[in-house]
Amino acid sequence: MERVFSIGKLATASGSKVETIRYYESIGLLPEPERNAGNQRRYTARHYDRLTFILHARDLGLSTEAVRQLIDLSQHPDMPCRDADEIARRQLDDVRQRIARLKLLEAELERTLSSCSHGTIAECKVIEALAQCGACERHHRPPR
Amino acid sequence: MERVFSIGKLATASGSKVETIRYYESIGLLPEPERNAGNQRRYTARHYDRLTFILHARDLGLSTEAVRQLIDLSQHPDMPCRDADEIARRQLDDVRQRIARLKLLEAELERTLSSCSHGTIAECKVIEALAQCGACERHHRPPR
DNA sequence: ATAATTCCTGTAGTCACTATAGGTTCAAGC
DNA sequence: GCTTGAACCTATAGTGACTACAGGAATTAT
Repeated sequence: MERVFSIGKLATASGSKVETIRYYESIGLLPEPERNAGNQRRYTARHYDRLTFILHARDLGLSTEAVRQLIDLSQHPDMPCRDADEIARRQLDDVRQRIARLKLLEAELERTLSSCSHGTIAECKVIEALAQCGACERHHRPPR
Repeated sequence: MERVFSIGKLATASGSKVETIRYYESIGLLPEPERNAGNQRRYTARHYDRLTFILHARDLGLSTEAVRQLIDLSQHPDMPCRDADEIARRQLDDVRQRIARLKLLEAELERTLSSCSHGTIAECKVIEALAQCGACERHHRPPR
């Protein structure tokens, strides 16, 4: 007598949304659940576990593709875990790069804002700063 | 006689792509340029300036909508610059939140990886960590 | 029994591009 | 002047990861 529950309950229990759950099913991340007599989805604890796995991985910034790989891996329990490790490691590199980049942006925005003269738009440093180059990394040159 | 140049030159000069330039025109961020006899776009320095403005703002993480607002603002030079300032300030808040969030993820991924036993998938801490809660902020409860 | 809520499918919309197809125009070399 | 290849044109579809809607059917609450 396994406890089953509706898609709405699964959504609130997991902190996600009904539409998101159906979406994960549609792209094959969540297995299709049983249906009741009225064609409504009935989920079990296994679905809940799989869903929280997906949600946690997504929260950590993994793509659905990476999640799919991890799920595939986890279904071959006797493989070496190097592959799963590798996925997490790549993700960590990525997160660190995003942090570094955002810190540059933060500094640039701070600089931009601190120089705001609170005059009119014509002398607004925010717009000026964006029109010029500042600490920009984009490799471009004015067309002379 | 104003120097004019093709979409390809504008792309390389600005460090963007031909398709992106046409896209910005299509959503009304870049004004429609003149065309030559053969219907090809001919750009001037003013287009280059506008484009770098857009690209810098996008690099800083502003949405195209925010860029649109800034452009609108810059066309009313006698308005107070408070509005432009406000847009940049909101963006700074946002950047700081993203940094804070990513740092949590970084710590979580580090924790996850440092405990990897390099055994088989069955005992892989990466997958285990994602299946459980850890430092997760998602407010959910298992369905008992 | 009726009303309100939840569920169903299918489709379209979002954001900010990117890619493709099928054609036209331009620029360089001969 | 001609040919060839690169660059350009429009229009449409695809991406990722959902979100929103329309129009119904089922369930739950009163």
